[in-house]
Amino acid sequence: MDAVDIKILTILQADTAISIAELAQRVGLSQTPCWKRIQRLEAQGVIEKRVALVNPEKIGLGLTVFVSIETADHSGHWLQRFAEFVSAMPEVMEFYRMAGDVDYMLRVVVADMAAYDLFYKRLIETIPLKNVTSRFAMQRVKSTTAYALPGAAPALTA
Amino acid sequence: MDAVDIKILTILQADTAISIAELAQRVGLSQTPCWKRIQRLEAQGVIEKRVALVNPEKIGLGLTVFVSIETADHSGHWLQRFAEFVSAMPEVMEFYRMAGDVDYMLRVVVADMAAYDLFYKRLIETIPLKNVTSRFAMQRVKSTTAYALPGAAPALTA
DNA sequence: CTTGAAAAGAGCGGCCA
DNA sequence: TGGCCGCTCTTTTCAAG
Repeated sequence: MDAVDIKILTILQADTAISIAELAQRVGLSQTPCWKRIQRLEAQGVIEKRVALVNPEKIGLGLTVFVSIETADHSGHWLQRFAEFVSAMPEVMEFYRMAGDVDYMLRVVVADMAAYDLFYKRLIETIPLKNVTSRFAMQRVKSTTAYALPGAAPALTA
Repeated sequence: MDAVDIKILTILQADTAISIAELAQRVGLSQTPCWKRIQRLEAQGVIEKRVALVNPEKIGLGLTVFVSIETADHSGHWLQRFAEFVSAMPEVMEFYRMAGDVDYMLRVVVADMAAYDLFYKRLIETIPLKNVTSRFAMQRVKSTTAYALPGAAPALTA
């Protein structure tokens, strides 16, 4: 992972529709070595996959909710089942086990309040939880999948 | 946006490395109309872009933090500047203006505690804030960019 | 929408420095 | 390693049913 790899990742995190020819030119390499680097980054698992990013509003998903969960005391086995159940819910975009007062944090995306109410009921009915706090987003100011790469000028999109 | 478009989006949200030929076959269409639908979805902005998803651990980013911010009372102009400043920080993956007790929520990804400390100092030194709460993730259980599409069987990846 | 086909371009691999 | 030059396969566009 040298500086060239970081350049490649920076560009590919912003756009994969670009051709290898143009990518190679931008990082100052010819096509073949550039292509080989991409293959290597994929083989190493640095690049996990290539996906299309969909605009949630355009498909009717207008409500983002951050959910903090405190679990009641339970066995490791029980928590395992909880993790599987929550992971399987398609409204759950992100799901983290936390340190501190909150045990789990979710980011949930649904159509509207009514849809969130249904989600919430499914969540609490299936599993007994000590405390669930829902915080509702009014406005998405920033949302990115591109990580901050060391020493990379942020967002050389143009 | 009919059922076929939803199928296309479901597949493309999971993987864009697939060829049009295979995609067309999977949705039960021939190449030409399938390709036209994709073009239309991109023109409409339903598909925003195609990107590479990078594994954060593989590039040394091991710490995810959820940050809740309460701002002191300030003018709209001041909040505008705040939003721009925070959006420009590359460690900030997501940034929402919230309803209720918390004014803003961030999801921040950094290398480690030391890096978060630096981020935190930059955040609070530049702008006076009433309250900032950091919650640290121990484990990423689920993380996806694929939204729940209406009536789509979740994750027909295979 | 389908099939079929053709031109343009990209991915991919060998071989040499 | 990187660079050049092919071969092959897609993507993309066009007709006509």
